[in-house]
Parts: sequence; C-alpha cells; structure tokens
Amino acid sequence: MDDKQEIRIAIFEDNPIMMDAYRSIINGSPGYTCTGSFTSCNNWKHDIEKSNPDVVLMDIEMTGLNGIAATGLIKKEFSDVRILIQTVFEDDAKIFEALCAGANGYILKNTSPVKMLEAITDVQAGGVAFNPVVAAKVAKLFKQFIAPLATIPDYQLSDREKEILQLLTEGIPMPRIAEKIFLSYHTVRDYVKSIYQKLHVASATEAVAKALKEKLV
Amino acid sequence: MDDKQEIRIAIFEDNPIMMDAYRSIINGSPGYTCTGSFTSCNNWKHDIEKSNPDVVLMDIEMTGLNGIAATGLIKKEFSDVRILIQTVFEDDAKIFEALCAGANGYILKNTSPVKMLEAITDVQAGGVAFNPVVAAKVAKLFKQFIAPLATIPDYQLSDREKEILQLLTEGIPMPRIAEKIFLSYHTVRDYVKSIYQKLHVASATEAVAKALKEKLV
DNA sequence: TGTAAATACCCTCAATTGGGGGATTGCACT
DNA sequence: AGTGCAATCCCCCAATTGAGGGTATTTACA
Repeated sequence: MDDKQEIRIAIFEDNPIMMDAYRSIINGSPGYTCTGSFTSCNNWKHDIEKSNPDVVLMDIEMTGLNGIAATGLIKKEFSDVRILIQTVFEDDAKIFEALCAGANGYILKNTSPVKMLEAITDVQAGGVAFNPVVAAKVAKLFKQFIAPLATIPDYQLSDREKEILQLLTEGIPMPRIAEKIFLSYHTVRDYVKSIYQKLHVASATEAVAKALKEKLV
Repeated sequence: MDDKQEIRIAIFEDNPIMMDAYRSIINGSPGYTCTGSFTSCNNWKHDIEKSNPDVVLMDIEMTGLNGIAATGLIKKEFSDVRILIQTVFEDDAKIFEALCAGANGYILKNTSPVKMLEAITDVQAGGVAFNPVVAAKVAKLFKQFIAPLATIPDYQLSDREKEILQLLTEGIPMPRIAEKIFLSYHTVRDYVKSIYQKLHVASATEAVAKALKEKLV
C-alpha cells in the first residue's frame, strides 16, 4: 500500500465534458486520484495496465466495445479491479447485464459528486454501491427471478424417495440407481412408483421436470 | 400529504436501549417523526394502523413473530408501507429471505445515524437502501442464482427439436407428443434421438434434466 | 395392541423407450 | 450439379419403464 492511501481511479467515458467533470471532482478531492481517462474501451487491457486503478468508473454507452462487455473482460483479466458503472440507463436489462458481468456498483449520471466519491470509497472497500433507484430494480429483479424458486412445495417425500428423485434428476436409469445405492432393482422401482403418486405424475420425465421446476432437489 | 411533510416512522425493536437510541435520532432530526415504537411484532396489524407510518424500521431478531415474517405480513396488508430492515445479521440467508419478503432496504446496526436517516429518506422516496456490504451479498446472490441461468449453451438444436424438447420437459410421452403436433410417432422418436445426440445424453430424463438445468427451454 | 408409514423385496404384462438400420423431399449453399 | 441438412416417414429388437398384484420387518404413535 501507498503511504498516501489514495484511491486510484480510471475513467472510461466517451463524452469529453463528462470526463472533465469527473476528473475535476476526483482530482479535486483529497484521497482520490484519477490515474487514467479513456474515451473508449478498445485498448482496455493496455489502459488498465498503464493506469493501474483500484476502481474503474465505467460508462456504458461507448462506441466500439461497450461498458458492460468491457466490465466482463476486465473482471476476467484483472479480478481485483473494482468496477463502478455510471450511466444514464436505468432499465432492468442493463442492470441485469452489468451485475452478471461482475460490476461492483451501478450509479446514475445524476448522482451528486459527494455521492459519487462515497460510492467509489464503498466499492474500493469491497462493498457494492447501488443508487437507491437501481437498488429498487435489483430487488425487483431478485423477487422476480429468485423468490419463485424459493417457494418449495412439500410433497411429503421420505428421505429415500428424495434420494432417489435426486438420482433420477441426474438422468440415471433405475437399474443403475439400484447398483449405486445398494438396493434391489425392484425396490428402486417401488420407490419411484411411490414418488409418482406423491408428485401426481406418471413418468420419470414428468417427475424430473416437476422436481427441477419446483426446486425439489 | 401533511404540510410539514414529515416522514412518519414506526420502530419494531425488542432491545429497549436500541429503541431509545433510534427514537432519539429520529425525533431529534427535522423532517422525521417516530409515530410508534413496539418491542414485538405480535400486534403488528394494530400497531401499524395506529402509528400509520411511511417507513417501518424493522429488527429481525425478536421474540414471537420475527422481523422477516412480519415484513411479509405487513407488505401483504399495507402494501404502501416501506420497510427498512435493520439488524446485526448479514448472512446470505437472512438477506435472501428479507428480499423475498419484500423488504425495501437492509442496513446493519452499526450504520451511522446520518446514514440511517439517509436510508429512511431513500426508501420513503421509493428507492431501496442497501448497506454496501449487504449490496455486495445481494450482487453475489444475484450472480450465483441468475448468471448461471443466463449462460445458455448452444447445442444447435433445430426448431422442431427445440419444440419437442420443450414438450418432453412437460413430461408428455412421445406418442402423445406426436398427436399433439401432428407428426408420426416415428418422426417424434427420430427427433428425440437426434436431440440425445446433440445433448450428449441417452434418455428422456437426462435430456429433460439437462434442458431444465441449463435453461434450454 | 393395533395401525400406519417407511423400508425392503418379488412377479407379471403391456407400454414406452433407446439404438440400429433405411428412405424421401425440399431447400440452401457451393 | 452436387453436397449437406432439416424434416418427414418407416421397421426391428432389446432394454427400460409403468401399473397391477403380493410379502416381510421395523419404527412410531395412538
């Protein structure tokens, strides 16, 4: 670590006016240094190596390689660089993609300088910074995609039945399952029958489909 | 709306010392009023009606009904009340559950008073407030659950094959599939065979398992 | 003490499936 | 003009599966 403990920041932003504004805010604040500013991500690898940032302030809308794709690439190559997306977009898809690409924060362009610096400090410290509006969308996406997966119905399967259902969902045929868990082929079939009754299905494919769709295994 | 535009806050917190601290912070800050403080959620319905809050500050660990369960109930009954979870817990499961229950924010008990008020303001305005550490966990959960679903491998299935794979994942046996899409039984079987080759599997259960696990359908 | 539920095993018959073979048509790309 | 491929159809055989029947032991609970 450096004595001065300054947070090193690289900016990717294709609007020169915004770029200047960001650089002024950063360099004008003690504890923050802008070590590089680039108008495209086309030389991201060289740019990151040269500016050696703790935090990257990343615009999404850029000619050439876009900010989200660049985030994914940078994260893969320089996994300890923290990336803060700053953009005008606040639609679900962009936020979704940014999170999947590994962004450590997502703030909007109307964020005040003090909030921006705060977000930079947070992500540098290992946190993730969401603008409240963005956070609301993340929470919404979360509920939309994940909550339904968490409502696990209870079909009162016994432990053995659960075990065998689990093996079925791996596509293992019953004779193989019997060998694997040291039961007779007949017994395995009996458990499968019992699973079918409890799940109200009539075939292995149906049972597997239900198990996977309803997260039973 | 009231002339004074004060944010009305109800507190649920079973530790009387914390409760006093919160109430002092809120009532000592212009624009914020504590309209109710309760040491359990057992009378949540009556308490919410009586205190009529914009924002609820909710503790998780309480005797009787816990804060997350209460969040779910309150959200169901009073959908426009915003709920900010404030707790010492920062484990994935609690955050997960809180989000699923509909919490509008999740901050930790070591949050500074000024940050707490800021979070209250944010959630009152319709945003969601995450502590950076919590946000990091949310992002992690998000990547864990959703990112894998987004990487859909391409097995070069033809449209017909996709269609039939889709029907297989509904557990429909091949003779029934043939009837449904007006193809000969033989043809359906040929497509299924071809699907098996492309997916590198050897049975319907395996194909269905792969299709569902890798979100092919 | 009876009864239910889980565990484990067995048999039979018919339906379904998996793996091999072969065939034709039409379309696109070369 | 030929080559590949999606799409469609067919046959055979063996393995697997689904649905019905039956039995026995153990554990738990009323």
